[in-house]
Amino acid sequence: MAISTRYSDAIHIMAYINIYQNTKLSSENIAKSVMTSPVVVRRIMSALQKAGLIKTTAGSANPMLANDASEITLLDIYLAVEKDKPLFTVDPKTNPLCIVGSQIQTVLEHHYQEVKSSALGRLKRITLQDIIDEILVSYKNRKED
Amino acid sequence: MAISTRYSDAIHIMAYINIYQNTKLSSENIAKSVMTSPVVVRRIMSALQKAGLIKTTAGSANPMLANDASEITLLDIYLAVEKDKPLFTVDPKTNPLCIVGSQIQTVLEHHYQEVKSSALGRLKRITLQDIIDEILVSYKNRKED
DNA sequence: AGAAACTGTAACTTGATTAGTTACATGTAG
DNA sequence: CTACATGTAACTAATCAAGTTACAGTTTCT
Repeated sequence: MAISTRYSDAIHIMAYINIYQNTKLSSENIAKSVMTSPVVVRRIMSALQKAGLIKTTAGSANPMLANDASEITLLDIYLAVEKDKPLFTVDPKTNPLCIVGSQIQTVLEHHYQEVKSSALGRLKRITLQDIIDEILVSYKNRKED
Repeated sequence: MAISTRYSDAIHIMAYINIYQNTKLSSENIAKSVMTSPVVVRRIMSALQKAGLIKTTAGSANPMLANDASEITLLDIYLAVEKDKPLFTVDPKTNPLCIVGSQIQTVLEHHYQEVKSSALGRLKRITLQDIIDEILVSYKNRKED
């Protein structure tokens, strides 16, 4: 399967809404920053809105974060756009008449859950504010070169 | 992004080679357990062989684990079949003229690396022997029902 | 040695998923 | 009321995994 940039773009959009909150936040302007089409931006924002991370108004170009950026974690954004998509996939079709085939699904499922929890637990520790701060610091340093 | 079942199938094959080492380990027999085609099995085994995890002989149906199952980790198998494929993907095309677009790639790359390291670090703690033991225990319990 | 079975690999087909596009109904705001 | 938005459906194009077909070269058995 092709790897999706949807998650990265969602974080990008959230950071953009915060940093550029005093400009016109139309899907077209946001799309210029993400370098994609306005429809793709609206599609991602629709998922963010349904997850309660942003507030939007149909017909009006002024989306807002639903909470303070320090209250929103990268896990929240991940779950908004990727739902409960697995990190690793168990093969659902293995031979039930074989010792390995009949048990491997359960055994792997258990370990995959643990590894996924570990990864998502890390995402939970990073807030949108952290990302915004890092973007601003990184941008400032670039200008000083 | 979801990962294919290639990884799960690779673990399956490694466990099968160990548990059924006294039977004829042709790609066709292994394929019956994984419920796929012999070519898919040979393709995965080719990657495992190139990574030095198993030893195979062209023309002869007797693959062997290259090391003791307790010396092989799930990370070894992951790297053999998935290489350095990212867990999350940074959008490589964002607007360099925008504060967010010009810095987001670097900022996210850093965090993604950390999360990936955390996940792969977990895989490193699980050995093929652990998986084999769990399969056998699980199979035994099933029979006692 | 010769036949049968097997591996290793290339090339092609099929199916699933994402990104991008077109189109449009509906809402907002000056 | 007009211009500009959003939200969403439907379609196209690109990408990748899995399955299939084919075959050259190796091993094994008799």
